[in-house]
This record gives sequence, structure tokens and C-alpha cells, in this order.
Amino acid sequence: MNYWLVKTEPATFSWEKLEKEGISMWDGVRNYQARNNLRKMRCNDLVLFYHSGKNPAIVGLAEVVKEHYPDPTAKEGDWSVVDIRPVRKFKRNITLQEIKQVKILENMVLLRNSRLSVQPVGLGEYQNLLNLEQEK
DNA sequence: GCCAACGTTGGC
DNA sequence: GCCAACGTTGGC
Repeated sequence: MNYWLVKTEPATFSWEKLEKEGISMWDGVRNYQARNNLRKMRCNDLVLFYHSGKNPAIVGLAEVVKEHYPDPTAKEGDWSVVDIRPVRKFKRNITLQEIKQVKILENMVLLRNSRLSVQPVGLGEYQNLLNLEQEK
């Protein structure tokens, strides 16, 4: 089992929309590194769902339900999508600001390469984030 | 709205 | 193959 994080502008595709749609196709990825990460996702892998823009934060947890297949929205090029579904909304948002303050999380791709929209998350990082959620 | 970081494009 | 120019992302 692997752990991931996907970023999205809430105006483009929000957590609320994911909950409303249920199983959703994660399309529109047009970055090779992000695409390659999509292709490494396996069914049942867990995906932290991150809102970028105003009040950047992890807001919920999703799950991969269908492994990669060609992106039907791509007019050209070799692009992929996966299907995800919402697992649960976090009981509170874990903000970028507080993630930055946790020493153990300083190597997260989220902080090291803030522009990568589909990124791996280490097991230790994942567990730490869940612990953070329980605090406060 | 600004700007840093990163990716892509295209001339040479 | 290098690099300047440009476009995009995303935090602030």
C-alpha cells in the first residue's frame, strides 16, 4: 500500500465536488512527473486531498479505485488518469502553515516541490499527518 | 498582485 | 545540446 497527495484548486475541483460525485476521474494532469506518479498508483492506495490557493490545506482522504488508463480529455499526448473516491473528510483542515512547522515533515514533496500536483507521501509522513489531525 | 520555482519551447 | 524567453503554478 502506498500513500499519495493530490493538489487541486477548489474552484476547479473541490473536496465537496468529490463527495458529491463519489467515484471521480482524476483528469487533466499534464506534467510528466505527476503523470508517472499517477501510473504508480494501485487500487486501495490512499490519497491525501489538498486544496491549493487561498487557505492551502489537506482537507480529506481519498482512495484509488481504478488504476491508470488513458486520459479521455487529452487531445494529444500520452496522458493518464485514475479513478478515486472520497473516504472521509478530515475532522479539521491540516494547513500548509502547520505542516511547515513539523520537523519530521520538512522533507515532504509538498514543501520541497510545491508545484508537483501528484506526489508520493511516505508512510511516516502519512501517519504523522493523521496524528496532527487528532490534535487541537 | 507579486514573485519564486519550475517546465516547456524554440533559436542557434 | 545549451540557454534565453516565456508560461504556469501556487504561496504570500
